[in-house]
Amino acid sequence: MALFAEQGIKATTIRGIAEAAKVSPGLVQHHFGTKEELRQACDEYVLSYLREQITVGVTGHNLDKPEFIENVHRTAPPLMKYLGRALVDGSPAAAAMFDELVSVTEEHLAQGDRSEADHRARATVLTAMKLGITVLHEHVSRALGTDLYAPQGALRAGKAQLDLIRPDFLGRELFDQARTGLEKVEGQR
Amino acid sequence: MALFAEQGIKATTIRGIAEAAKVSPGLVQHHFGTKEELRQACDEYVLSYLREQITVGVTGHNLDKPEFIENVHRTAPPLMKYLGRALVDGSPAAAAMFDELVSVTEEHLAQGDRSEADHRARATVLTAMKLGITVLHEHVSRALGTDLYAPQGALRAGKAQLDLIRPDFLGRELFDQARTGLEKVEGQR
DNA sequence: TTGCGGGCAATACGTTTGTATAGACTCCTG
DNA sequence: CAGGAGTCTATACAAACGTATTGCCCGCAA
Repeated sequence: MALFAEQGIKATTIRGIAEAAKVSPGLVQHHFGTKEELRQACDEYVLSYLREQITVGVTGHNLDKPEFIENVHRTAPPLMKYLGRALVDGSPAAAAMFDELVSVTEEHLAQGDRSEADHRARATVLTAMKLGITVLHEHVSRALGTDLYAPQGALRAGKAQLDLIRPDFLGRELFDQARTGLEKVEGQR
Repeated sequence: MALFAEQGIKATTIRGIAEAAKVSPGLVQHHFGTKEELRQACDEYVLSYLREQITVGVTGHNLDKPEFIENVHRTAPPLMKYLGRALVDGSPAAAAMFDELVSVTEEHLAQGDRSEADHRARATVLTAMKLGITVLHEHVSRALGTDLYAPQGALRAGKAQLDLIRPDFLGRELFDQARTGLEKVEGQR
């Protein structure tokens, strides 16, 4: 997953994966069959995990719980990097996840604003912007001077996002929840 | 450029480029030397062009001129797609352009808001969000149901961005300029 | 003890890749 | 008209790649 995320799928070799895992190239093949099947296995693992975290966080109203945030910050980064690469490298599974996120966001927007605004476009752009930060995490980290996925970097980037985006579109509750969650994390340091 | 943008650098072959250009692989090598030098040539071409357009558009206050917008919409898309890929594929030149955009944005933000807000983080996130839409243009187009770089798609995405981002951060003048520019284009159809 | 299935490595094979080399053709110049 | 520089193709080659094949080793059930 790490190699796929950092180098892209085409640039990552079975031999490189085997070396990183300290096994023989044959073993990788023995367990996953082909390179394509290995990629699908990674897709499935990453996307099912992220789906679960999203469900727990958003649907379960845990966005302001420090232990949830801590847990996410510890486990999600490699998976987010993988998702970012998968979106650019043309993974069908990642594309499906993008579409899901857009749909969820669209419903959320339509719920909070019953006007005839272009909720589809807003949801799409909002999703792309949010994921764009993930896809460009390397550049964001460099410009920030801190790893985006280190506590400091995530905090600064998170607050900046809340500053930049009109609160209405996150929904007041979600917005306040995210804000107080960030502040709690900040208070711990 | 198109092949690099669509497939990434590693997945694009000299032979594929030659075929698309209807020449022999040897000729590509004759003109550009190695694949790496060809990539650098693409980088240089794309970035110098985009730099020029940014200068003309922002510094020259042409953002609301329909002929400027039309011209950009006709020429920029392939270059934007290339830039998006280059950012993900680790091009040093693209990384430098990202940093420039962050710096320009940061100065812009600091000029309009003299408080002690984290302008660096805001500029970084704003830049990443804007470029993120470019990087994820394929998914944005699919979710929109229209090519992001077709007139309709660009219009919807542009308006959605203006809706989503707090106007203060674009600067009132820039914001109004962009909005009236979009409306003029809309009125033409 | 025997047999056997799964985890694992070593080797081999055909393909693709970047690149080097050599030659053909065109066009301009002296 | 001779010739040389530049454009372009064809061929060749070594390296890297994905993958197939083979066999070793260990644990476990009969």
